[in-house]
Amino acid sequence: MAATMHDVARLAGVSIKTVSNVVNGYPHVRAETRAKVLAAIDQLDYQVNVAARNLRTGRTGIIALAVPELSLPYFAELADRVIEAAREHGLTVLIEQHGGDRERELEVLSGARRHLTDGLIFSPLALGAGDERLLEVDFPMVLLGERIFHDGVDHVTMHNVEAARAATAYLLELGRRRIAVVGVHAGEVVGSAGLRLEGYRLALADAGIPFDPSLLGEAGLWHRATGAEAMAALLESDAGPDAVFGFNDALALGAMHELQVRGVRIPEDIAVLGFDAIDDAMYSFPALSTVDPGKEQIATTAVQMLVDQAANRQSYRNGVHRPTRVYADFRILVRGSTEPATEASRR
Amino acid sequence: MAATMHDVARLAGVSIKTVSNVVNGYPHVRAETRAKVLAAIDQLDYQVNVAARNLRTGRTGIIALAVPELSLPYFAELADRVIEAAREHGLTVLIEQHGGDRERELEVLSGARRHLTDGLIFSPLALGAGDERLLEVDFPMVLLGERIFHDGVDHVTMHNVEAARAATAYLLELGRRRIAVVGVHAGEVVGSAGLRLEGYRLALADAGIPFDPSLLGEAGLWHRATGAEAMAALLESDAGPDAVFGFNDALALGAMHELQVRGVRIPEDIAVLGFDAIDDAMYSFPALSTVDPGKEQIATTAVQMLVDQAANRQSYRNGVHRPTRVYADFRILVRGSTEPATEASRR
DNA sequence: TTGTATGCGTTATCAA
DNA sequence: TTGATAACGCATACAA
Repeated sequence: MAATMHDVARLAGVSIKTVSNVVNGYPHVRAETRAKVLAAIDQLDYQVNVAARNLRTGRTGIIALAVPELSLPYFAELADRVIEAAREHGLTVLIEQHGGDRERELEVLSGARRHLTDGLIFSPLALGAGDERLLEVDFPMVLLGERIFHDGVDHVTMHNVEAARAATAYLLELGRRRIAVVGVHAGEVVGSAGLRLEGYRLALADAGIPFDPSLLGEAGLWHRATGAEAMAALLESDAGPDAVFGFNDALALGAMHELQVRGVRIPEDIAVLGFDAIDDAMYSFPALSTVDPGKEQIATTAVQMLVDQAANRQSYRNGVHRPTRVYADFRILVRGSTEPATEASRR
Repeated sequence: MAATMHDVARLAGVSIKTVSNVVNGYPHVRAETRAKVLAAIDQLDYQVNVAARNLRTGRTGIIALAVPELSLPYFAELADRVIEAAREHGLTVLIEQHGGDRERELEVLSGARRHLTDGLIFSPLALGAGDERLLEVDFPMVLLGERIFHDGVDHVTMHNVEAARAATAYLLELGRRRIAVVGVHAGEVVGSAGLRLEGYRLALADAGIPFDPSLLGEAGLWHRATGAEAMAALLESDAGPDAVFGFNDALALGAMHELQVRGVRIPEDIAVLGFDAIDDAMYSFPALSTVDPGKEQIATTAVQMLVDQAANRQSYRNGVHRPTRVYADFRILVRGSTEPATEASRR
């Protein structure tokens, strides 16, 4: 079967330790010896048994990424970036989907899988206020999103309130006054839905425009389908919106579809704005204006934090190292769904 | 640190073997003993060290899925299904992106990662005719797609030629006569591009319509952006299409966007048909008609094949077990981008 | 039904 | 600079 270090050592006429030294790039090996070993490795087509190394060192070279589901383009694109960022560090990524199911999210935190990974990048959806204690795990972890926070855990998130406030303000600047939102979670305060709604309300207050609950479109899951449903409900009510702010792009695209099916002109009759800057947002027609949350930055930062945690395990344990919270930069991407204007901006 | 079997054994007052028996569900353990052990496990919060078990058994419970990139919705959705199917078998999925880069695809086949996984589901893009020997690996593998085939390897694919032929025939039935295609790879015979083009040509021949090369839109990468570019080129030539068949949905959606930017009516002026049945295809406006390749079936079949291979490693090695090739079922989903018709079909 | 002992392929400690 | 050898935590052959 597969060759082991012993086989290589025997063929090269050295000890197993020397082979190990060569494999791991230990500097104090005579060039001649190294050459012999490399030749043997080549000849036997030897590859390190990562499982054995893992048992010995306790590290696997695998990090886990737990997200709701890859079918949501935002998470697919985030996963893409995380995989590439991990690769830069010589790490591979194991992906777990929890679908926003509480049980599955708990499994992610306590599952046996944790033994096989060097760390976890976790984007929860069901966990929230009250579950902070569950985050006190003894393996490297970086939290994503805004469902839950804990001082003891590294976290990468974004300025949700500010971004939503800026997005709403942008729509107000365009002269829109009846701005509907899609993606509201009734009663939620933490979490993207709660925070983005807060930003929306702040922007309205800034502009002295009264808050009208009839403009709120509920949507538990942030899929295209639910966005379309919420939009339909808004249109069939007497809310009379002249703009829609989707709490993510999928919702906004679903809403846009519903508007178009009903013959509503975008942006003339109703302007549409999304959140996430997923690729498809560029190719709807009109192209969807959206808030870019800095996916790339979120991914690279999260991986870097995980690597740092692993490297400084000791100081993290005794609290010498303070966990940090990073807020990614956001910006509003203006496209045709909010401003008809020129041919160029429409695309 | 983390408790080991020894700790559990000591606390429960039994031997490590007994703990092992309990953990692995060995039936012949006295109920009383089992209870003691379980109590100790609970008290110590013990979890099996998968790395150690792996070293011993040679199995990890992880399978690898190698795809071009998760940013392509088709692969994101496929990965979603594979993860869920794997979960049914108690397996986790490690995802590798090769981006269609030959070097990275070779790494996938020979990489050290293979030690950490029980098998590989591989969807290559760069490998092709002439690379068959590279597929003769000594670990469980299931091949996806149509780039490359090898009698010795399990394979899940689809009737590309027939599906493209049926899709083209469908457009012809609608009365379209100048059907452009987007996504052509010049000179390619194997691979989705080559096969789908062949299906297209067969359908034209069936209908007695001459093949016109000026209707072919090249696109190396099957992204929305390249679809839009190819469409633009077709429109600026004198090809004069009355329909467009995108070799995947991303291409078709990109093409659709380009058409709409230019004020072309869909489907009145030009009908658009895609391939893959990704979620977003349902929410463009008009919704994109497309070929459903049976992603779900592909995913579950591939995982099942991998599990079977692992279970029957012996018979696979000595050729008792013949590798199989499965062709997933396809069907054409008719939506508004090809038939304006009723409100219902438009959605 | 349960216990003892061995080895899986590495890395790391210590000598040489 | 290199070698011998002891873990790492578990599964299993064999014994009891």
